[in-house]
This record gives sequence, C-alpha cells and structure tokens, in this order.
Amino acid sequence: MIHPETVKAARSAVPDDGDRVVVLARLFKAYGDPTRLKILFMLAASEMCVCDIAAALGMQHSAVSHQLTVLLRSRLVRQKKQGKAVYYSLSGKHVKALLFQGFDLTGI
Amino acid sequence: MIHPETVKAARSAVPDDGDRVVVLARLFKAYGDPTRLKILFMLAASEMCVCDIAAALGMQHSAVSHQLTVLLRSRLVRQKKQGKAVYYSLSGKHVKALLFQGFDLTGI
DNA sequence: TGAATATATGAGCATATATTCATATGAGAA
DNA sequence: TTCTCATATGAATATATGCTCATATATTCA
Repeated sequence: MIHPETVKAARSAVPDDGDRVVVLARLFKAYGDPTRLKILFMLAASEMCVCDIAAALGMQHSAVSHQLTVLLRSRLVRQKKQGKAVYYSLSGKHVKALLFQGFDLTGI
Repeated sequence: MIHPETVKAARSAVPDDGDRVVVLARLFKAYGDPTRLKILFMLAASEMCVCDIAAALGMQHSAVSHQLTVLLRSRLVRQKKQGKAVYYSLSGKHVKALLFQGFDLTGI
C-alpha cells in the first residue's frame, strides 16, 4: 500500500537527484575507516610526515601512503613537500568539526 | 627521520586506542553510501514504510530492506511495526544534524 | 482455513576495499 | 655520479559490500 504524497515528498527531500548525494557519500565513506579516522584525529592535533604517521599507527609506510591518497582525493587533507619528507595536515576546520561531531554521537 | 614527540602526541590524539574509533568508523561508513544517504534524507522529512521508500528510490524492496538493516544496526534509524507495514524513522535529531553538517561541507 | 500483502533473510555474484609486497620516483648526502 | 632515505605506485590477495533472486515470515482479509 503505497502513499503517493509521502513518496512525492520523500523524493523532493533528497538533494537535487544528481551527483550531490554521491559526493556526500564519498565524503562520509572517507571518514568510514578506522585507519583513516586515526590519521584524521592525529592530524587534527598537528601536521605530520608520512613516516611519523606510520610510526604512530604501527603500520607500513605503503599502507599509510595509500590511505593518505584516499584522504587527498576526498580533499580532507593537504600535503606540503619539504625536502625528502611530505607533511600532511587537515585541509580545513570543517574536517575536524565533522570528525568531532561524529565522535560525540558515538558516546550517546 | 621520525619525530618522537610528534609520534607520542599523535598517539594520544587518537581516542583511547580502543574500539571507540572502530565504532565511529562504522557510524560514518553507514552514512557512506548513496542509497543509505537518500533513505536518511527522506526519513529526515518524515517516517516511511519500506514500500514507500522502495517506490521513492525506484529500487527493489529487498535491496531497501537490506540497507535498512544496515541503518538499524548502526542505530541511525528505528522501526515501528504497524499491521503489515513497518515504518522507519530517524533514531534522533543528531542523525539529521550530522547528515546536514556533512552536506554543508559538500558545497564548499 | 487459505490467499494476498508487506517485509525480512540467505545464497550467489560482481565489484570495491585495505593491506602487503615489490618496485619506482625523487631529493639530499657522500 | 652513486648511495640512502622518504614517499609513491602498481600488482596481487583476502575480505567486505550492494544488489538480485528465491524463499521465508508475518499480518490482514475473505
């Protein structure tokens, strides 16, 4: 038993039926992995080079680098090359804000 | 060239090195799919039965039901059985809040 | 009771994901 | 140049994910 007005209202509640939802899903998905979340929490404290991130996580450099690539593609972090090292930091305040807003919900 | 204090500070920036990050990752991951996001946007407007959700999305009932199960497990939605139908709604204000905060970031 | 409707569940499949390993790039030091 | 260190990249693999199909459960109505 379908409710036509409910269906119609529901359709218009979804942002412009275009890529917008897909883009948003990619954003959340980028947050949706424990390794990437840990990286984001650490970068929220200070910028770090790949080498330090790997050491802090106890993971291989390669795995960290792959995840940083994902975070870069989602524009959650940015990089700054300095000599041999590459330093990563959050790309803006909003990244940290969403991170901690989600975190607060966890405790409820 | 590892920076020991940076690594130490980074480690303490990650929430209690336990399940908390894993739980948070699951929360974000639940948001990280276009179909589930659409469902959340629709439920943010009003509660709906499975049948209406499927109609609004143009998807099979089974696929919708599977995704609702995921959302239930993540406690983002709750269900209310009423006769043959099962009505779903967001489990709280915070679900909508995080949804729209993420959405705002998309537009930046 | 039986038929019809609404939803849920499990198997199967195609694709995506996270990690590891091996190798490549690139910058500084010898 | 050659060597080493820091990072990136591609292939391979194991696991996870999202959907479809078929079937099961549950509620209402005849």
